[in-house]
Amino acid sequence: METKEAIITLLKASSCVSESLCQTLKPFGVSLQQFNVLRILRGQKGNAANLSTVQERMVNKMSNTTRLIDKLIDKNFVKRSICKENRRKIELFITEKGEALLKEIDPVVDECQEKMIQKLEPNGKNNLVKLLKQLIK
Amino acid sequence: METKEAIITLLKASSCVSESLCQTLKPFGVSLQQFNVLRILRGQKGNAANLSTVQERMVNKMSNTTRLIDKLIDKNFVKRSICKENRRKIELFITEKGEALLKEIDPVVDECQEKMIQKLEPNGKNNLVKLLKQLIK
DNA sequence: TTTATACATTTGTACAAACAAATATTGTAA
DNA sequence: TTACAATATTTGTTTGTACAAATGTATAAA
Repeated sequence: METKEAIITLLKASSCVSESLCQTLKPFGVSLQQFNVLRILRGQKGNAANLSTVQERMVNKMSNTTRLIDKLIDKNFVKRSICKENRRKIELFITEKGEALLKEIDPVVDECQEKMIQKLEPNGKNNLVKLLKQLIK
Repeated sequence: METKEAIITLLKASSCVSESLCQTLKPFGVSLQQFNVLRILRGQKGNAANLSTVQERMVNKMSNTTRLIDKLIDKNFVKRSICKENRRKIELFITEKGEALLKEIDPVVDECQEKMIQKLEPNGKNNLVKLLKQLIK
């Protein structure tokens, strides 16, 4: 009985958090997944990322990241080109417009996240992360 | 930086858990959401639940629970009738076939959940639940 | 060189979710 | 009694996701 409760509580907490993030992102016209992909690309600091790399780092490894990125390309937040060394691969970059969007979004999302995390007891954040990482392994 | 990590880790852990549950449920032909609705209805112990009650108790309060329940009715796991006292409301019941399905699924899901929770350090489950509940409020 | 195999991404299709608007019923106030 | 707001559920439409199969490219063996 307790185990079931633990699992349900985890799913609820996560749903609650992502709901809140989605609402925060809505005015900017990007989904949470798209936002995360943009952050992954920014993290490359100018180096290309190919699709499989992005997929590995995504929160939920979805099957067709292609179409997710298509959306970002339509909005000119991401650029795609074919890798010269290995033409099966594609190279993904965040554009200046994408960087600018992130700069705009960052403070708003940060605030939203801080508000949520502040509900935790002192040192709760570290404990929570420690426990959650045990689950992921 | 740490706050971001905490949020991402929560989303990842949850995605990992629900992925695992979905795979476990797949052979039985019900989604995780459908499974949870069935368990909510079973919890009523013969009393009717109306749609808004079910919605409140669901993990992620989705807008159209109607269609989710339509699927369960198609499969004869749920029965729906109109409430006599207030004809705006509907009354939902789990059928015997639905109960039978849950009996079949329960041990498999329990095992899956135990396996995941066992990855936690001693007393980790209680701490985790305590922290997650702080987030939900 | 041909064939087979693995790799990286894309596409087709069916199914599910999000959001807003519509419908139906009830309660209430003029 | 009529009109209006509140409640409970349903429907339409658009967008997102899952899964399998298809495409195009590279690598290696015969």
